[in-house]
Amino acid sequence: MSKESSYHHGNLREALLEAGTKLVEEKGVADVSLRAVAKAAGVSHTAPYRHFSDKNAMLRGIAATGFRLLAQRIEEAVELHPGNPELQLSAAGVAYVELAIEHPRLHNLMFGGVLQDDAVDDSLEERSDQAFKGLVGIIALGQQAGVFRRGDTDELALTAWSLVHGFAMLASTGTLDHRAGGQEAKLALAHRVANHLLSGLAKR
Amino acid sequence: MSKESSYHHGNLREALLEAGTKLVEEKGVADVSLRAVAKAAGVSHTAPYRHFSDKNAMLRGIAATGFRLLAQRIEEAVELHPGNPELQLSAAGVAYVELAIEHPRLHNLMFGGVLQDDAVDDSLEERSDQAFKGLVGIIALGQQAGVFRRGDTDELALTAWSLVHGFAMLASTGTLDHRAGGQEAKLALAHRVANHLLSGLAKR
DNA sequence: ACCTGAACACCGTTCAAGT
DNA sequence: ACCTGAACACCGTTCAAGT
Repeated sequence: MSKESSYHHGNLREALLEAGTKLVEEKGVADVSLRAVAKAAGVSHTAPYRHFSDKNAMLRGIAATGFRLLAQRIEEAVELHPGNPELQLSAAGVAYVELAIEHPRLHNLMFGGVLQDDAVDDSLEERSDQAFKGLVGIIALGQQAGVFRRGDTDELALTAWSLVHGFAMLASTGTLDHRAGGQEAKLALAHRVANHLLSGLAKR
Repeated sequence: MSKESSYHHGNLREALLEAGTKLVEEKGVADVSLRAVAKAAGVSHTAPYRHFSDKNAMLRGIAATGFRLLAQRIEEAVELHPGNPELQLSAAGVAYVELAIEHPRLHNLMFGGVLQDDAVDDSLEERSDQAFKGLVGIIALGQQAGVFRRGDTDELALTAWSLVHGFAMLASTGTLDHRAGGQEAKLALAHRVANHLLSGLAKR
């Protein structure tokens, strides 16, 4: 009872994001309406407009929870391997892919290009930029330690990001399904693919 | 006059796909309605149902034109470098990225995960599989010629595909914009990133 | 300050009807 | 065979009104 009444005390925003995230993960962005989210939160269909300017703004809020989760997992993965940039890179990549496999529809909302830019609220861009900077940090450390080749650090980071992002995308859209069935198979495949990046495709 | 009346002679499907592709490229999938496509083709809003079971089926048709275009460009790129797998791989990757840069919203429809599967019409999956087989062919050739390292050919191909796909995704969603502004800058960056994959990230 | 309910323009889909 | 127009349930958004 205190929970329902508390919706009127300032946490309806949270309740909407929670209900929205759940609905997105169940049915995919395309099949989630603002009205359905409002209903799931137990509120009229115009109430969300007190907390979000727009349906798009609400979706951005849901995506933001996904980015928070991603940043958190990557941080944890990196902290597991202090002073070992190669393992840090690998663990960060795996964490990235893992999120895409476990929450494919949320990942799709985050990276599928459904969200409009809106320019005003660029918190999402900031968040993704922050994740990239973490990656750059790992590469820079590895270059200093002499395990990664020299060269433009940002470019090497972007290479790693592209690979992981592409793999995650293929995994979350189901393109990999008939090549690697279960989650473990996909993660194992991700590991081997990551190794190919480290070694390079060209013959030595 | 013969053009409008010809809509009644069997090519309305084509006209819808053409109008639909144009609308998607202009406004993005999320802002294209079946009714608007019908209107743009000069026909009532229920006419499309004679040619597509569904809005999703129409979108799949539009995506298919994109996949045809992609396959065509990759084929051309490969034929430009007979007997040179390294250049073939690079050219195919550039063609892939180029399409994403030139037609970001179409690319987003093709790979953004908006399309439902529907199982019955898996022509899209076939088409993407076909493109992948072309890639595998290039890698296999390069392994025989001794320019690519030995190992599971499918895995090496998947590595290259992931990288290119991820880069294209980042390019088409605008994530790369504040790192590489124009199209040429992006393509140049794509080249350097592709080279990092060939050489590998690890120090030799 | 925060939420509701009616209203508006638009949407995807179905169906009887027209040629 | 191919297309139309009315109809239905649903949607995003606005706005006056309630507490």
